Amino acid sequence: MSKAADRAYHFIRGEILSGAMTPGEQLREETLAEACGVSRTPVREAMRKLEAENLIQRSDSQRSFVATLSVDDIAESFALRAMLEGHAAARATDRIKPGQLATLFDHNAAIRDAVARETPDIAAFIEHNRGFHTVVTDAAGSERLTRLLASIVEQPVVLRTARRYDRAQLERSAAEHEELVVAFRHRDPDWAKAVMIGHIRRAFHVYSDALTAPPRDPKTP
Amino acid sequence: MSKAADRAYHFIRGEILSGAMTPGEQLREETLAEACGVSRTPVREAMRKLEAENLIQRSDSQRSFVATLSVDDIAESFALRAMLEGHAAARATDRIKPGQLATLFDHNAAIRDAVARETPDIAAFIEHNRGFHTVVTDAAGSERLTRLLASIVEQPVVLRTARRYDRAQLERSAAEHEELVVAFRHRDPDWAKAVMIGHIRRAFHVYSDALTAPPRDPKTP
DNA sequence: TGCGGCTTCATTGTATACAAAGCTGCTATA
DNA sequence: TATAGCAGCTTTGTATACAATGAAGCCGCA
Repeated sequence: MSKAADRAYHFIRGEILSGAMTPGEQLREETLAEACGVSRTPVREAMRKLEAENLIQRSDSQRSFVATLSVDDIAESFALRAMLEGHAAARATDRIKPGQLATLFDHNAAIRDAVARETPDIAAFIEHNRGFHTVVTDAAGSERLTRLLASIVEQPVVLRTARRYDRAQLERSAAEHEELVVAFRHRDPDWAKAVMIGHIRRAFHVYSDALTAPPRDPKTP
Repeated sequence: MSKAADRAYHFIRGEILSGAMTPGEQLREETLAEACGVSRTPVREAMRKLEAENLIQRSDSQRSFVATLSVDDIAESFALRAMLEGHAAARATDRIKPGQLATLFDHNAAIRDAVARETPDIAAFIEHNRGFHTVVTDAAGSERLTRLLASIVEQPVVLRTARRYDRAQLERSAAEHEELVVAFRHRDPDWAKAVMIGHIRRAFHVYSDALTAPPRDPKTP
């Protein structure tokens, strides 16, 4: 995407992911255009792209809103993600290059660091977790798969999920990443796939359990 | 999509699917705008959508071309399709409504008709095949899944595949559809999934075999 | 007071003009 | 003759003005 459209895209996406715009809130082209200093044309383009990525939904009368995800939506999105990332892991197994394996290792070292701190650094965890998964997806070497995954992985959900993790779960997550690397080293696609699917399904259940039992509150015993 | 953009979308898509525009051919916004009597703005929107659907590819300098699919691309797209449509069939199993089951039945009756003719009516076969699969996907009741599948199922490939089918294969295809309906009636998601995956993987191999052994030629003994 | 229809306003869709970025082919030079 | 660099042309990107469409509030009537 070119300069203005790209800028609009990142601006809007940022607003949504950071929570500055809340789910259900209406997005007006004019307002957004002013907010990021471009005209409506590139804003429209950015919005169409975000719509394709399910971050924006449109009403039947063509108005745009920050997407609100139902529980069922989220369950479905985790299911698809597990399937596709599992497939990606299997494909990556005999395509991944030594350099990429090294990068995976580095990301996970950073994750271990973030988790080991007195109060875990969730932001760093999320960043390197994302980096790790991106490398795996790229290593699968399918442009189509990469795009599909981009349109499924709801970063707001990933974020909220990570925030629910306690230290043990964060460590468990890092351990699963390590197991995936070992599976790659052994060139075992079935193993890689199984690890990845388990990894994502566990994340789903942490997320979904949290919906029934809201976040830990210091005041609650 | 609104009127002009929608028109542009269907026009361009039609040109590509019908073969009027050949793979690798460049698409110019101005030319297309004139060809379907709208301005460049809606044409650009349509092109972005078609790009998301992999019917159009863009060069690094932002020029657009009718997509050329490598063998690997196609193999990957069949793999993804089998996975996702298999999932859709499983989900559809306990969501499909009686009316939809009836529609499936009707489509398949039409397919049987098309196949039974002296020279099978491939156009009708394709139309009702598409209808059948669409009903299954819809019955799965996931907007996200529907969109994902739309961006994967390459109609040009489906078309070419169907043209490779001989009568036995066309009948086999109809039989598989019938088996899927039976699986639905028995509310057996695993069965439905297995049938769907087999159905698509078989199509893949017909397509891929045809690449090594070109179409049957009357002149060849 | 409740409701149907109208008016007005807010918002999105489309066309067009201009700007920017690439490609092409020429010319000048070694 | 080969090639670097420039000039002009093609194509895409962005801004802006205007058109169309849908939403919200208002008024009059029952």
